[in-house]
Amino acid sequence: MPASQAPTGDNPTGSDDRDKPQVSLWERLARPAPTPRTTLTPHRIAEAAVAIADTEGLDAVTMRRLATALGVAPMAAYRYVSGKDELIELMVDFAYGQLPLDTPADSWREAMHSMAVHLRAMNLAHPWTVRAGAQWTVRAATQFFLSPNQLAVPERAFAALAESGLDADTTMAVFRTVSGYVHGSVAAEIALQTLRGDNGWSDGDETRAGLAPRMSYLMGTGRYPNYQHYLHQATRKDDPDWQFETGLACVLDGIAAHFGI
Amino acid sequence: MPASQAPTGDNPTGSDDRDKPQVSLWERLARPAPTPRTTLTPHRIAEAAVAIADTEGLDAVTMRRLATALGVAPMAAYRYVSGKDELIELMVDFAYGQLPLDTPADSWREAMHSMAVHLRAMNLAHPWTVRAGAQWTVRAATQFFLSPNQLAVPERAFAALAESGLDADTTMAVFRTVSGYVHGSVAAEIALQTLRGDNGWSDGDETRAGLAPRMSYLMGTGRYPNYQHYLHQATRKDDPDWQFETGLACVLDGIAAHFGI
DNA sequence: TATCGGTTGGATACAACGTACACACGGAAG
DNA sequence: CTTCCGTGTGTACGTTGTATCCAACCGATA
Repeated sequence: MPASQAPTGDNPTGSDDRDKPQVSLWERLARPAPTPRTTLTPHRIAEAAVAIADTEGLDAVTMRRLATALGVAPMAAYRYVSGKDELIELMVDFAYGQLPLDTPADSWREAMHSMAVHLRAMNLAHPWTVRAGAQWTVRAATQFFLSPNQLAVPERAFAALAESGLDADTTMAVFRTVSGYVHGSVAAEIALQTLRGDNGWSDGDETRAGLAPRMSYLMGTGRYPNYQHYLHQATRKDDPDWQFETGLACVLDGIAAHFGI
Repeated sequence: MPASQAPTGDNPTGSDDRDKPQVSLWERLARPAPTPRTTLTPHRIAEAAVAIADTEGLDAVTMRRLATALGVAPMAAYRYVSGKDELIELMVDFAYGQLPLDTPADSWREAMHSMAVHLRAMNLAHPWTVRAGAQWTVRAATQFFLSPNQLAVPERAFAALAESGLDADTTMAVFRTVSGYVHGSVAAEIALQTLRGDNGWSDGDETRAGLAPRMSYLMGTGRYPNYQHYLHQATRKDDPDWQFETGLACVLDGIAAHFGI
C-alpha cells in the first residue's frame, strides 16, 4: 500500500485506528473472519438492528437494546462496528440491499420511474433510513451512496441511461435530479407518517383534528390566507401516491424536455 | 384574543401540560410575558442556539452549552421551551425567518425559481436545518412548515401560483414538487459539504483523495463499471450551483409541460 | 493429547446528555 | 409592608455511547 502516508504515526499501547480506521467498514468486513465464531456476524447485527428500528423506531436502537436482542453483552457488537456510526451505515446498506436488482426497462424513463418507485417503497418500509442519512451524515451518508448496496443504485441508473447518449455530466444530473426529488418528497411523506404514528392518528381527518389547536392559532393570525384557502379547497391532501406520482411525472417530463430525450 | 378557547384550563400547582402542551409553542410565546424580565427571551434563546449551531454544528447545541452562551443556569431555558424539541423548533423558525419576504416575480416560474434559490441559500447558511427536520420529526417537522416563518413559504408560493389558474390540488402538487426537489438535492449537497468540513478537505480533488481508500475497495470489486466510468468522465462534479440549477430547470420545465402553464 | 496465540464476547466504569424537582430571588399588586 | 407569581439556580437521576481490561474459546501445532 504505497498510496497515502500515515498522517499521525502509530501508537504503541492500545488501538491503532485512532483518528480514522482508514480501511472502510466494507473492506474490513469482506476479509473472512479467521476464526468463524458463529454467534455474532455483521449480517446478524444488521438484521437485528433493522428489526428494532422497523418496529420501535430509530431511537430504540441503542447499543444495549441491540445487545439484548442479540443475546450478548452490550459491548459485543463493537468487535464488528467501530461505533454507532458504522452500525447505522450497516443498517442503511442492509435496507438498500432489499431493493430489487433486476428492473428490466424499455426506456430511460421507465428505468428512472422504476428506481424512484422502488426507492420510495424501501424508504417507506424503513422510515428511519431518511433520518439516518441526515443524522449520521459523515459516515452513513445516505445521499452519497458510498456503501455496496447504495452504490448499486446509481450504477443501475447509469446503465439504464447509457443508451440515451447523454454525456457524463448530464447523465449524473438526471440521476441527481430524480434521486433528489425522491429523497425530498419521501422525507416529507415520512415526516407526516411519523407524526401520525406517534400521535395515533389513523387517517387524514384525525390528523387535521389533532393539529387543529396548533393550526387554529396560526391561521388566526391572518398571515396565511392563500395557504388556508388552498388547504380548504384541496381534495387529494390524503393521497400520497398521487402526490408522489404527479411530482415524479413532472420531473421526468422536465428531463425529457430539457435534454431532448 | 378571543380566538381559541383554552383546552385544558389553568394549572394550580406546578406544570399542568403533562402529556402534550396542547397550546403550541407559538401561541404560548405570543402572549406577552406578564413580567418582562429582560435577561432571557425566546428571541435571545433562538439567536444563541443558532449561533452555536452555525459555528460548531448541531451536536454542539446542548442545553448546557446554550445556557453557558446565554450566561444562565443549565435549566433556565426550560422556562421558555418545554424541551429540546421545541428549542430546535425555535431554531428552525429563526432560520426560516431570514428568508426574504418580498420577492417580486413576473411569473409563477420566476417565483418558484426564486423560492428554490432562497431556500437553498438559507439551508446552506444553516446546514443543520436539514438535519433538524429529520431528527426531531415530530415537532420541528421542517417539511410541514408548521411554524410561523415556515408557513410563510407555502403562503408566498400559493400567492404566486394563484394567477396561473390551477386548481388547489395541482397548486399544492407544484409546490410540493419544487420544495421536494430543493429539500432532497440540498440535503445531498449539505451532506457532502459536511463530510468535507469534518475532514478538512477543501476542494473536490482533496475530497476524492480522502475518499480514495474507501472507493478503491468498492471499485475494485468490479460491481460498478458504469458508475466508475461516468465519475471519471464528468467534469462538473464540483459545481454544485450548476447541478442545482440544472435539476431545478428540469423540474420547472416539467411542471410547465405537464400542466400546460 | 497438551499447549499456545489470537480472536471473541463479558464486565466494569466514566463522561456527557436531557431533564425532573425543589428552592431562592425580585418586582408588581394589595 | 406583605403577598404572590413569574423567573432563574442547584442538585440529582436515568440513559446513552464507548474506553478498557479480562476471561473463554477455537484451531493449529508439538
